[in-house]
Amino acid sequence: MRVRLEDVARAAGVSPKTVSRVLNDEANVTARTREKVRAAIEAMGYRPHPSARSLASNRSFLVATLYDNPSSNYLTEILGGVLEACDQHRYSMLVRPLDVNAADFVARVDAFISHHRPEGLVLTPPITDHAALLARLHERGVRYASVSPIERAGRIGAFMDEPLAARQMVEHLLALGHRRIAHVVGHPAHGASRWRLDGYRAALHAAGMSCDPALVVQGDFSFGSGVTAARALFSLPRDRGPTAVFAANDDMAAGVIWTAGEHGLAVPRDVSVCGFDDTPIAHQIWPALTTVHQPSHDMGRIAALQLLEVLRGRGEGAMVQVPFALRVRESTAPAA
Amino acid sequence: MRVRLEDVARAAGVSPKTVSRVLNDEANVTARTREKVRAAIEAMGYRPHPSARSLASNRSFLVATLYDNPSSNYLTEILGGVLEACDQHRYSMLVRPLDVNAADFVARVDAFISHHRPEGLVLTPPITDHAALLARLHERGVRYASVSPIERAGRIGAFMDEPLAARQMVEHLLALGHRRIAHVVGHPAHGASRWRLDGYRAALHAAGMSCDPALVVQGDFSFGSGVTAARALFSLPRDRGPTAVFAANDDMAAGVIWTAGEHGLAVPRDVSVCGFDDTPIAHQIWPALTTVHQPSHDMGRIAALQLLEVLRGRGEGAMVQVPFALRVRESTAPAA
DNA sequence: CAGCAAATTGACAGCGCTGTCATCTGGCGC
DNA sequence: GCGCCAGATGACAGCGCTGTCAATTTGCTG
Repeated sequence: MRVRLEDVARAAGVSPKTVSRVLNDEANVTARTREKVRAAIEAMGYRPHPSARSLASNRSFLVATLYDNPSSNYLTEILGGVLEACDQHRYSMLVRPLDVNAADFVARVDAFISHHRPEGLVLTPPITDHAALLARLHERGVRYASVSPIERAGRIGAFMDEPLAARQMVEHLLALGHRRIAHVVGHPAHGASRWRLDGYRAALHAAGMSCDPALVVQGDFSFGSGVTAARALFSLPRDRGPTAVFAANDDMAAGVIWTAGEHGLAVPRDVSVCGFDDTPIAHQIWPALTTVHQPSHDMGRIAALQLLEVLRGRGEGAMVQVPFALRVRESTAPAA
Repeated sequence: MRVRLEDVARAAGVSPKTVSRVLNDEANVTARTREKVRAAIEAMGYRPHPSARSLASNRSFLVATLYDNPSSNYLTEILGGVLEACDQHRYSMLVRPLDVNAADFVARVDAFISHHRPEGLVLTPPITDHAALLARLHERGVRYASVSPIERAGRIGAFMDEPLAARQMVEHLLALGHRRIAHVVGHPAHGASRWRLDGYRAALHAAGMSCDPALVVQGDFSFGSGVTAARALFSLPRDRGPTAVFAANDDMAAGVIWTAGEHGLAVPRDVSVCGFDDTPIAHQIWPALTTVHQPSHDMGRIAALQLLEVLRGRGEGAMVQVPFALRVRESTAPAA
């Protein structure tokens, strides 16, 4: 049988409850006692039993990350960040893929929570803005943090100034002399789509330019939608078509580059293309993609830390802004 | 307070222990009693408390998936499969990213196990073949299943006939009339690298051809290593260089295609390129990549099911072979 | 140095379930 | 019709920890 808290207590010459206090960083333990207990724990290689802790304290020490996101790179980054935060506070992390469009979406999350009883959730787009789910979570009193939610008021988590990033991306194209700049919009359900479109418009507007509706094409963040959008753009009459395309994410940008080849256009000589997110595909295509680097790992980590702050009763949590960075690579060049 | 087992027992007019038996599918309960209890559970929406179960039965109902794999697509697929299997048997899944090259690799896994106490592990390449870790797991009596391990003897999990898949891929190139076929080898630590090289050699050998050492270049599964390898290949004298390149995975194949552009070679007109794995990048590049589809989700699921069979005392588990499929797309064409 | 409040420590019960073992029940042979 | 056995059910303790509250010690103040 492995070493229990009681064994440590005996070895340290204190009561089990005192060992428990040391373990949980509770107040009202003298430094001397604390040290004595720490030494005993160390010497005996003691590890608290998570289930016993959980049962006695009525806490699960579990955080669950909910997602319905086709981008596994983004996801892996976020999960890694959340995991890092959980490890730091000795919480475990559960993951839960979901179909946000399923009729029983809320019921499924409900069942998941009832079964696993996580203390809190980390929500990722587009789950961050599912009104019915949020209502249900409030109803059940389940705490959560959000990564890049559309509505930030009264929420905790992490976000980036996406409109500004998109605007700077477009300003980069403007500085290269491009005047007919197209935008491939992302999936309507994601707040990011709106922000990036707003940033695109803001940049054009600030440059005193109007926004040609023919150059704004709807996509859905997938490679295929980038292809479809680009086919429409590259079929425009030469003098009305784009000299640069700003796609709302890297996958669509890759689709645009793919389609440029299909239409005999060289990137960046004939057309500049840029994306958003800096996923691995950005430097796995040719030419390497100019894009916006989004610190996904950090966003996951920071969102989880806000949640943990609340769960551990250490504070209120906050909606933390994280910095972005433009990554200028080979897919953008001066306008011909 | 939520409904407990005791409440269900009272409602069903049986003892708590009997409800427990029904819950755990134990023998020696009459069909009538079982039904009565099931009805009560259903009516009251009862959910067993995982921690209490775990504490009393000295089982954690936890499976952990260990990985150190740069490919997030592969990983996401595997994790999804393992999760599906765990859900099916009401187990929870933990994930653990690791650095297999870290000096304290085994110690870290050790600590992880001590802390979380999973009942079993699902190992993914290259962790599947870390001798020191496997030794430690046997020593501690920790059960595990493996996805695509190098050494299959006495192991449980899932695998694919990789040499055969690689061979068929090369036979596809031979059928297109290619004679100077290069191979970019994968990371030396992964068994897949060896199998794919073996399949490559077997195909050439079966066609009565010798294997030109200058056409076999070492890579490490990364996009960049594909670029480096391709630069070496495309710098060979025209009559000794390859007309087709078989890269051991899709990322390297993408790197090869990237480099072809750099060298003014059109794919597939001047050179055919194919990969392995059928990751999303395969149809996110231009031209779309001919590759081998690997059912990663199923492999994760099946490996986990073998493990669960053992953990639940329902059997011995097995090393299950899963089928592959050639996906012929646009990156391969008849030799000029 | 007595007297008191605050800080520290400990005793004890119980979290919700399952393992063990005792008890009960029904069906069968003679 | 009785005894017996296997199968079905239940009583009870306890898994390893923490919450509550009581007991004890410490540190001050006048």
